[in-house]
Amino acid sequence: MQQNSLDNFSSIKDLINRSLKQNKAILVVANCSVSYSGRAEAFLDFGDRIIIIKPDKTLLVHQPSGNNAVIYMKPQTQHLFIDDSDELILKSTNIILHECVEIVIKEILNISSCIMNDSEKVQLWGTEKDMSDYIYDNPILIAKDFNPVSREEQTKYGFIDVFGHDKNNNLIVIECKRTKAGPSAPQQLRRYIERLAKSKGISVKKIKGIVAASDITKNAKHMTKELGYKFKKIDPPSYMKRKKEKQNKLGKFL
Amino acid sequence: MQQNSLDNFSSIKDLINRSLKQNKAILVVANCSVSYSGRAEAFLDFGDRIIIIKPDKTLLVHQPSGNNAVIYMKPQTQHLFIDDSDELILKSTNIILHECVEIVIKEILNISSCIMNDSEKVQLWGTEKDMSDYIYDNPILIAKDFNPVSREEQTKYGFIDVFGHDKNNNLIVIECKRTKAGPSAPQQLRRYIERLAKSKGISVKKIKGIVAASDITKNAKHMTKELGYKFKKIDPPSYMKRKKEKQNKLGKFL
DNA sequence: GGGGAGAGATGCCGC
DNA sequence: GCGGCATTTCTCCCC
Repeated sequence: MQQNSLDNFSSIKDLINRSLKQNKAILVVANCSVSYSGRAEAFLDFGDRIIIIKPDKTLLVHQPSGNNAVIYMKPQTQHLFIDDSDELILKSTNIILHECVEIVIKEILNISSCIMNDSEKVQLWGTEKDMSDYIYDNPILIAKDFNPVSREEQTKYGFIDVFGHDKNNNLIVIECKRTKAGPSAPQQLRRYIERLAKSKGISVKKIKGIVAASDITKNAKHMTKELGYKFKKIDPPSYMKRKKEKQNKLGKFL
Repeated sequence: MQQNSLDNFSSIKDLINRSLKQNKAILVVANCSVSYSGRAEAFLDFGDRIIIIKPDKTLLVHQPSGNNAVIYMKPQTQHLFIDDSDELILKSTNIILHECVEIVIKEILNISSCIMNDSEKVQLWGTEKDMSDYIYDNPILIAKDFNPVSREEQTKYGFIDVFGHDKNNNLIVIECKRTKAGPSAPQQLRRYIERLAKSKGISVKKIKGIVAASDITKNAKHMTKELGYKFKKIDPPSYMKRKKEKQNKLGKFL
């Protein structure tokens, strides 16, 4: 335990429990085993992990590889460190959610804590909503005579991305996908259209269904055709194009 | 920058870039802004964040609250720290995925790095597969005369959780959900059954559809009935029961 | 708080 | 690698 300036678990325990009270972020790298019980049950045998307790009492356990925490607890969990001679044990309990985690720490490789101030929120562009807005504002992407009426609307028939009609007043329902459309796209379309037709007392054949996406899987395309709908390839909005240009430059630069 | 023993960005830059070469895990708590460009575009203005670069070159940026990283890069991303007099900048680029992140660091609150060894994988119980196994092994949960034939099978009609027939040789298709079933459950069932009926040259009415879950939403229940399927409430398998007992004890204890 | 759908979803397994 | 689907999904929005 060379890297550990405090090789006495008891003093570490006190340090961490004090940091918990102060709502500090706590970062620990340790050799530990982790068990979870709650919505499911999980166990992870001993290995080196990054353990984080955030000021909002979120618990994260990360392995040295991979995007996601392998074990975690939601915000507002209670945490308690207990020293047990040659082990340090973290017991995390969320009584409301009926969940608990136990981490048995054999060795601490690194430990730190600090106050964090952050009031910002991440801003995101290029979502599905941006895409439906793009179609709404550029209806010609769908058809020359497409006249959009609403977008992103929660109707009693379900959630419809873009809704409108053509010059002959045929209803048009559009399901957008920002990435490659799968079987769920025509399926969702089908549900809206069936319900809509029923409530209007008209045939489903009177309502046009369109899957709008940058791409579609083979199966989904087949389904779309089979159900009498159409797939419309929609290139991403302009900021996406700008993004791609940037990336091309970047690729050239590197 | 009281908490920062090294208040010279240049030496920190060297430290980090050395750690990157050694495949150490790098943990930084810093006041920074973060921007992302790739599948979408994102920006997060200055605030205190936990920045992690894992040995596999995954990048994570965590805010002081919330479960998930707000900005991240997948494994095998290239990272480069550059010192720019009064700023330290991290440029992360994944050329294959056409993605990049830039983090502008104004102040470092905490920094550490270490080698991590971990060869374990998390074991998980209580998944949907466990539930379909449970039904397969205890067919009476569905019906007295249910005779399961296969489970978790990828057929050309789609992925069917449990498949079998009753004493009259009527086909039965079961869609499992480990949590409360939503509209997707009867929807999926519908797709499998229609394809199956078509391939067998029989009517969809000859095939029984069952949504098996611990609970179902009101809407999904209505849809299930409307499509001619049945909802079967399935209590979780025994290890889930054990879990609940444990939790009750725990609640009592605390 | 429940319900429904998206996410820069991610991750897993199968073809 | 694509495809289809579960996830202790999580998160947001709306009723």
